[in-house]
Amino acid sequence: MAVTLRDVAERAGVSVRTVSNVVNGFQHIAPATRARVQAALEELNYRPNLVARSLRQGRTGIIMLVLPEINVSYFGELAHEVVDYASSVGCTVQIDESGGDPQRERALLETIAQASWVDGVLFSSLGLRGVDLAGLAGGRPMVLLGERTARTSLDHVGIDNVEAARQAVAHLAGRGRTRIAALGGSGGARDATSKYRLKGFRLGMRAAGLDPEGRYLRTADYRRGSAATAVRELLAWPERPDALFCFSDELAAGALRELHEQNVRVPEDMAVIGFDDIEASRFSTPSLSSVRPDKAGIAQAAVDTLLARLDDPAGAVREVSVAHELVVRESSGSA
Amino acid sequence: MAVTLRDVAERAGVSVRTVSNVVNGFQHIAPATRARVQAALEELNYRPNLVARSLRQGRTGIIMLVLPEINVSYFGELAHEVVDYASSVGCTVQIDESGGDPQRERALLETIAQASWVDGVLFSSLGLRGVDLAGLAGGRPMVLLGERTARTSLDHVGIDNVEAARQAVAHLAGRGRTRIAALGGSGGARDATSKYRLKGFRLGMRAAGLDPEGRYLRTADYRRGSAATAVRELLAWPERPDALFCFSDELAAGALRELHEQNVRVPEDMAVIGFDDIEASRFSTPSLSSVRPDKAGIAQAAVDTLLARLDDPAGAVREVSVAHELVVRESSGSA
DNA sequence: CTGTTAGCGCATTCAA
DNA sequence: TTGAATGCGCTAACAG
Repeated sequence: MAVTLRDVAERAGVSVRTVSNVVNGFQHIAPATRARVQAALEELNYRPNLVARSLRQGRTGIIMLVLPEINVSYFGELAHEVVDYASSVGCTVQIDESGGDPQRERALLETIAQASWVDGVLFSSLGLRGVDLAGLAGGRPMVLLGERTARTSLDHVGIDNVEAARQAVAHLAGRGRTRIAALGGSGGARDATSKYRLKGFRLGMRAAGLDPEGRYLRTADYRRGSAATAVRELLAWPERPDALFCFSDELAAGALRELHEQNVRVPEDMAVIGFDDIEASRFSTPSLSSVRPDKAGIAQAAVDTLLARLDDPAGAVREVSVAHELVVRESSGSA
Repeated sequence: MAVTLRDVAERAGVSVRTVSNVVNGFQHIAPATRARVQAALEELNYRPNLVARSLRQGRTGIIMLVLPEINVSYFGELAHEVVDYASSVGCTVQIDESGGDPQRERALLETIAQASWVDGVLFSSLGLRGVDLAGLAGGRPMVLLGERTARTSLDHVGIDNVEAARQAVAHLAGRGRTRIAALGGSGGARDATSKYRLKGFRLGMRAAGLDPEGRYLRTADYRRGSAATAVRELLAWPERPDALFCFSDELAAGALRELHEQNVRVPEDMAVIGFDDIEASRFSTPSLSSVRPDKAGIAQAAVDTLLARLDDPAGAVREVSVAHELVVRESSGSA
C-alpha cells in the first residue's frame, strides 16, 4: 500500500497536521521537528495522494482541451502551446476529440458535465453553436476557442478572422491577381470559421474593386484530402482563377498537390495562400504563404481566461482577440 | 454547491446507500424505491463526484501519455489513435510533453510518480534509457512506446525498426540505387530509434552488396528544419548519393525542400524515402515514400498492455511488436 | 508551534 | 432490500 501522511506522522512521532505542514511548506515549524519529519518523509518515500488532496480542495489542476482532431496539424500545434503554457501555471491537460461532429461534441459535453475532475474546459468547436454549448457545460467553466458562433454567456478567445481574411485577399490583389477564388468549409452558420473568413474574403474583394460573388467553393472539411475535387472544379470555371485563398493550410497543401498534377504552375499560373501557418507550410514546394494566428497567444489567453473564470465565476464575459500576421512565401510571390 | 448523494437521499427519503445502488445500477432494488430515487436524481440533476469516487476506488480511468512534442506530426497522429482507443475502453488521456530532453523526461517522471491520479503511463521516450525509466516510474504501471533502449522490467510496444529499415533500403536498392545514404538521429545508444534504423540500414546495404560505411549522417532531431544542412553536406560527398533514407517523414520533407532548392530532381537524381508515413507525405510534391507503422495497432496494444498491467502488476513483462508496411510513392519511383 | 478532529463525496461492510 | 456507519488520504478550523 501507499504510504500516507499518517504513516509518516507515526514514524516521526508527530501529528498528521505537522507532516501536512511540512509537505506544504508552511513557515512556522520548529527546525528540529521539520528535520525529523523530512527524514521520515524520505525514509518512507512519501507521495501525496493528489486525488485526496483534490477532493479536499475542490480543484484538480486538470484542464480539459476539446479539439476536433489532435492529428490535424493546426490543432496539434495549438495543443502543444496549451500543454506548454498550462504546465507553466501548474496545470495538466486532458485531451478529448470531438471529430468535429456536432452530435459527438454534444455527447462529449455531457461527459464533461459529469467528469467532475476537470476544473474547466477549453472547447474548440466546429459544429456546435455557442448557445448550445453554454447549456451543455453543466455549469463547469468553459472557454470557447476559435470562432464564436453566436452571442453566448461563454468566454471566448480567437483571432479576427474577418480582418485576417481581408488581408490575405488584399495581398493577392496587391500582387496583381484579379480572378481570386476562396476555398474551404461550408461558409454557412454551422461553420462560423469559414463564415467569417468568407466575409473577409468578400470585403477584401470589394475593396480591390473585384466581384466576390460566385468565387467561393465549399469543402467537406479542412483536410488535405478535401481539396483535390474542389480544385479540379475550380479549374473548370469559365473564368479560371489566378489566385486561391484556402481557409486552412492543409487545404492549401492538398490544393498545391492537385495543381501540380493538373500542371498548373504556382505561383505563375495560380497564386495560393493558406490559413494557420502550420510548420509543414514553410517546407512545402513551393513554400506556402499563410495567415499566422498567434497560437502561443491563443493558448495563453485561453488558459488565463479559464483560470480567471475559476476564480470569479460570476465575472463579466470575456472576449479576447489575439493577434495574427500575414506570412508571404513562394506560393503567392509575384508572377 | 454541487448536489451530493446525501442531497438526493434526503429528497427521496432513503439512505445514501440506496441512492448509490441506484446510481451504480445494482440489481436488487424495489421498483418503487428505484423510481423514487430516479426522480430525485433527475430533479436535482445529480452528477457523481468522480474525484471522490476515485479516492474510494483507487482508480481514475486517466492514462497519461508522455510524448516529446504533440505538434510533431507522427506523435499527433499517434496521440489521436491513443485518445480514440482509450475512450472506447472508458479511459481519458492526459498529455504531457518531454521535449525529448532527458532531463525534462526525468523531471516529468518525478511528477508522474507523484501525480497519483493517473492509473498508468504510456511513455514515448527519446532520450532516457529503459533502465533509468523503470526506477523513476514510482511503482506506477508504465508502458514504453517506440524503442526500448535496454533490458528493463517495463512492458514495451513498438515496431521492428531494424526490419523496417532493412526493407526501406532493399526497396531503394531494388530500384537500382547504389549510392544510398541514411539520415537522422544520433545513431548512438542515446537514441535507440536511430540506432536500430541504422542497424537495419546496414543490413539492407550489405544484403544488396553495398558498403554502408560512411554513408550515414546525423541530425540534431527528427524535425523538418534539421534536414537542410545535412542535405547540403551530403550533396558535397565525393560519391554523391542517389538515394536517401530519412529516419522520419519530417526529415524527408525538409530534405525534399532542400533538394528542390539545390536543383536536385526527385526521384530522378535522388530517390527519397521517409519513416512514419505522416499524412502530409501523401500530398507533398513529389509524394513521399515511407515506412508506415500501424499507429492504431500501437495505440491499441499500448492501452491494452497498460490495462492488463493494472490488473496484474506482477505479471510477466510484455513485449509487443506491431506491424509496419512499406508505402511506395513518387519520391522513390524508378528513375 | 503543534495536536485533535471534522469533513470533502463516495462505496461498502455490518446490521437489521 | 435497505439503513447506519466507516474510511479512502488529505486540509484546515479549532484548540492548546
